[in-house]
Amino acid sequence: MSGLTIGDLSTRTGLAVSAIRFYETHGIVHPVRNAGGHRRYDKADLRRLSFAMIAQRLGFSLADIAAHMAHLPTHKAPSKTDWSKISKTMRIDITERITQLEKLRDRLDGCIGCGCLSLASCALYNPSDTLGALGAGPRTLLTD
Amino acid sequence: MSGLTIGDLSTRTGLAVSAIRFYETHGIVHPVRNAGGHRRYDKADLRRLSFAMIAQRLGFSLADIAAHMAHLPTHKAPSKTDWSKISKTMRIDITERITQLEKLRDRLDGCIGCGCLSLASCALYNPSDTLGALGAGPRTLLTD
DNA sequence: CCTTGATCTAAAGTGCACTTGAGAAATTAT
DNA sequence: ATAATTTCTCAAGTGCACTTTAGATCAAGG
Repeated sequence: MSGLTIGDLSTRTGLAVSAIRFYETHGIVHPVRNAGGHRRYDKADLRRLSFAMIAQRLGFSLADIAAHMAHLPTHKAPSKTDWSKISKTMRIDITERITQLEKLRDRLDGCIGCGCLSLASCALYNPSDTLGALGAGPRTLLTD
Repeated sequence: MSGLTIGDLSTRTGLAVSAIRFYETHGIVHPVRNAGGHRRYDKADLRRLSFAMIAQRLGFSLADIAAHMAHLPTHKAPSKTDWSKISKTMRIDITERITQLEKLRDRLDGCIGCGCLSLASCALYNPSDTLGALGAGPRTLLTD
């Protein structure tokens, strides 16, 4: 009657019980304890976990997600406004990721596809535009 | 005179020496040994490593990459045709990834953005279209 | 020739995101 | 009341992609 069990969350989110406990250590959920020391969750925690799962699929690390969710109230249900604030800031990151992926794909077509991969003039090695968000990448590749 | 050293590859690709050795254990490069037991690389290995780095940025695991590169000749420089065959098959995967990301982003807008995140009717929990490629995801999220 | 720097191997360590295992206590079902 | 199930904690293990460490050997410049 007073809150959901970790098993309830598990069946309703599809997450393993161990994963939910793990997420707690990262500040994604903040259950309270009942008399026997068992975790009791709020319905809002279903949203928190679902949001975390989706954000992970979008390529965010748990640390990223926890940082974003730190802006939500800890022990009361976040409002629609709370959620939409977060999703708006994340949307920017997502769009950036998509853009980078598209750029890399197009370059793969034009550059690897044609076999020029190692030429200094190759767009893939042009250091002028930062691909830093997706990794370090080749810095200098002299003539082959 | 007979081939590039691992240090040469490191400075020209930006990869750590240890990473290049690690990639060798995964079949990305196949250096030969000189009289003293040191690795000697071919120019074509620059392309192999560069390709691997780019593919990683595109979200491929080393195992994926090694599998794709298994179709290249091991001890002679791959032809343009060899490379373009690989990039064509990878392009399909990349486009799929981008499509999934876009779908998720759009749903984030329409679904998390509006706060409905936990409704059974939410498009994010619609199991009809497989998001399996990007992870397991929530299976059932009953009414909240 | 000799020193300095690069490379060698093998094993252990790192960070992320979890899972597994063990033994005990709480909860639920019969 | 008893059995079955769930949950608890804490430590250790897993897989990926590497890095670090240690001690030894190789190669190159003065």
